[in-house]
Amino acid sequence: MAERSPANSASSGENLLFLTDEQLRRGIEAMFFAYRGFTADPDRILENHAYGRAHHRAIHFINRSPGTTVNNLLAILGVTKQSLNRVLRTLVEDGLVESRVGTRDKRERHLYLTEKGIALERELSEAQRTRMRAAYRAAGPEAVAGFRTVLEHMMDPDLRRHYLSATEGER
Amino acid sequence: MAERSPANSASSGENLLFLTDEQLRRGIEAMFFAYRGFTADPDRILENHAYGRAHHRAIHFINRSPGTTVNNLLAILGVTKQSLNRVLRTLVEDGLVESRVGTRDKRERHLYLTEKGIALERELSEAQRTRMRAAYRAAGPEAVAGFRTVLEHMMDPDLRRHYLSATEGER
DNA sequence: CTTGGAAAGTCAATAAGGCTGACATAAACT
DNA sequence: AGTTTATGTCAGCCTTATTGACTTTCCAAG
Repeated sequence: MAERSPANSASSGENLLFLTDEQLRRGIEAMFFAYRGFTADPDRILENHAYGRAHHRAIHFINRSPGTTVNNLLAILGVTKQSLNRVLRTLVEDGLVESRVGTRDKRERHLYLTEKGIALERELSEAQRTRMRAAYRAAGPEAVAGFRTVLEHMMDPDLRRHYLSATEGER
Repeated sequence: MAERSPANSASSGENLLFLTDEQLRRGIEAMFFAYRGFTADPDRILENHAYGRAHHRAIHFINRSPGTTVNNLLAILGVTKQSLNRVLRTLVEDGLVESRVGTRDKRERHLYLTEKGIALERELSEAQRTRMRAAYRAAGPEAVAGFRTVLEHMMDPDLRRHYLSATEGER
């Protein structure tokens, strides 16, 4: 520790650049406030449909990976099957999601969005993309690359697998 | 729309660089998975103390702005006073937060962390800083700058005020 | 061909953390 | 004196999550 600045617990001198506790605290708060903004638009839309964030998450990942199984979704979302099942049931009842018995393994249910489900997914993701697009545009391409890099390193390794698997060839 | 590439709804040709729907979708998922990682460590700690995320948020912002009022906290956290009050009450009862009647305006209550509160705050924020530090280190200083820039633009303007106000002189 | 275990679905009980509405108190402002 | 502001509190409700127990269906290994 060449410098003993008071508000710093980084122990290997790397604080010289950007790892002071204050910098880290700002990063933490940035995550907090940004995530609030990030979910604000979909939340407003979901209210009109009497759904919650749980439904949004299910819809998002079924759209991303059509035909995914319940177990797969369970692993990605990190909730209990009882929680997921309640959400899935309402989505199937309301005709947004279709659950098809597996052909290879008949125990599995493969999940697909219906036309109606696709419509809601579009509405939700378009709201989110609009905000993301504005932030990207304001920040510029280099900032965007940094943004994604830091986020990737903030994920738990297990979840990062799910993140990366969705778009192997890209980048 | 000069180009009518199928998976793109950006309308002004700016997609040439990084604003394709696919890029945006990846950003959205990165936020989702990263936020999960971001809250995972504190969540584990809070479990041992029988607290939840709501308590963490209150503790964080009281620590950041000692002497802040209830109303101020209400604006930052965006919850109802009933919700906040429940959290605050348990924190005061458990001796983590002290609520002092205002001197200038006696209607206000100014909130401070006690020694015990400071201890828990440290435990929580150190866990979060450790993860953030690792992500920062792995991504590098330029990525960190971009990360923060994009997040700032993702916030709702009202909330960005609260974010910026905490550290006026910095950067 | 039987049996063990996996995938999915369901019921019940519980909890955290939000919400609205109503009301109370004290203090400041006009 | 009357109104507004800041806070606190009671009651009731909702959503999303949890754990635990149990069932049905079905694959796969012995």
